[in-house]
Amino acid sequence: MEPKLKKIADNVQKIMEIDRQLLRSDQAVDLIRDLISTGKLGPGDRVNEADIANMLGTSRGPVREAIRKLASTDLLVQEKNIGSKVFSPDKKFICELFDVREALESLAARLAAQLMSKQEKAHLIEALDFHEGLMKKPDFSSYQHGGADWDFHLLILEGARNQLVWRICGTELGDIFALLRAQHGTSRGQQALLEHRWIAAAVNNGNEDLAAALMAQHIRASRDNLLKKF
Amino acid sequence: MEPKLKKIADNVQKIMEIDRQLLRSDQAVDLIRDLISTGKLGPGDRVNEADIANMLGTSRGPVREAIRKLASTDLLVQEKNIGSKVFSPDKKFICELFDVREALESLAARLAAQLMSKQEKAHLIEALDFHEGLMKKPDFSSYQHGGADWDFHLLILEGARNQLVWRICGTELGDIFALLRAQHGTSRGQQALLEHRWIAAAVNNGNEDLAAALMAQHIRASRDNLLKKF
DNA sequence: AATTATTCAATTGTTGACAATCTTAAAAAT
DNA sequence: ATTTTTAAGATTGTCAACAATTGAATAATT
Repeated sequence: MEPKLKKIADNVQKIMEIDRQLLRSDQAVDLIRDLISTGKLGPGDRVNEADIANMLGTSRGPVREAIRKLASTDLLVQEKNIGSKVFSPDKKFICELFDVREALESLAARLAAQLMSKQEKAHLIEALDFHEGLMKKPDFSSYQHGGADWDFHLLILEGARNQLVWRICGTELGDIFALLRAQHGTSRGQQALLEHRWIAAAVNNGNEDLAAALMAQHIRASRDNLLKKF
Repeated sequence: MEPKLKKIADNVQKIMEIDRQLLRSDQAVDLIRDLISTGKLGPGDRVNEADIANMLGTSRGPVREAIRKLASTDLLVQEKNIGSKVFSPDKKFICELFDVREALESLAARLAAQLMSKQEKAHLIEALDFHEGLMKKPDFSSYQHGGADWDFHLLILEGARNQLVWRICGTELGDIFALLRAQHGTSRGQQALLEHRWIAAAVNNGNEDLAAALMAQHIRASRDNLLKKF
């Protein structure tokens, strides 16, 4: 047995802040998401209902609802009468994931180039400057770096003003991407930042075709980089 | 009040076949999906937990899990302490939906052109012939027509061999599309069939660029047609 | 008459217990 | 020693009851 969760269970409060206003089931969703995105739970790890319930001080009912929700987007995999595990992405799935990201995020970049406000565009540049500043520090971690990288993509998705793209790309695929990032550090450092700057420039100029093309290329490069580790 | 569900509740068995092998929560998912795709539940209609539970002869626990799952893809909308309703797509959402479908299904058409087997390609043509046959019958309903139309898109999605595109487009967006179809009959009859034939030809020839472009155009036309009704 | 309290019914949120199923490990048989 | 059987142990699936919240109808107040 592998009671990974039980070891964590004791000091939950120290692990993350939980919004007690939320429904128990939403608290459970947040907790499981956090456990995965911080690498405390990895691909194939069992997610025990009772353990999660104990961590939150609730019963299993809400936890089951949470697991059901996360399984509906394949972050967890549920088997009847057996339980649920964290999804294990293989090479093929990663190719599929990046194909979808390429299609949807280049759409998002195109929309962002059309729709982003002056303020948002300025904020985009600020975020890149901040990211660059982070990288110059001696103690910048791969984890932070991956976070800053993803933040850029979220800003583009936000600027696209498309709720559906946001949910699919930002939330659903984002969860799986967080899982990948927690396991393998999936950023290409300086080069990724450079490509982000090109994309931001195209978005700022309202050059939608270029923005879309650059985003597609960026995501393909990102995929190739990740596939090397498989 | 609007006890739409309670009237249905009595004769559930006659409404649809339910697979009793499945988990109760999956049975509930199937039931709710069916109620929506057949138009028995429409946008804004309340989905009462106890009613669904009564229809299936179960308790509310599994029903809550089902609602949670369907709400995670926005087919249902959940409000804390108030309940859940069927999602009400507005004009803006429909634009978003079709933008996403255009991006993902043209990707699917491209992949299908590369990957579909001879058998699958033949089956594609058969499906179109069958569809054409249906249309010539005097009693072909708009409902059947919409089903046959969607079947073609599913065949393409299947041929793309991309599990993620399948889940997002075929399942998630498919659910919402089924809701739209049940409310407004969303097919353009003869013209849609013709465009399907063009796409199928491109796929059969392995002409991926053309297949993708034709699919994108087809979906844009489909969107414009639907938007007229809003 | 209009507005505010107050009660009551309906619905959701949560729980703890029980039943069904699977897993593991010990015991029995070959 | 290897396999099979059996029996506990742990985990999931389901339920029925209770608590909390909301919505609506009634009563009370101005």
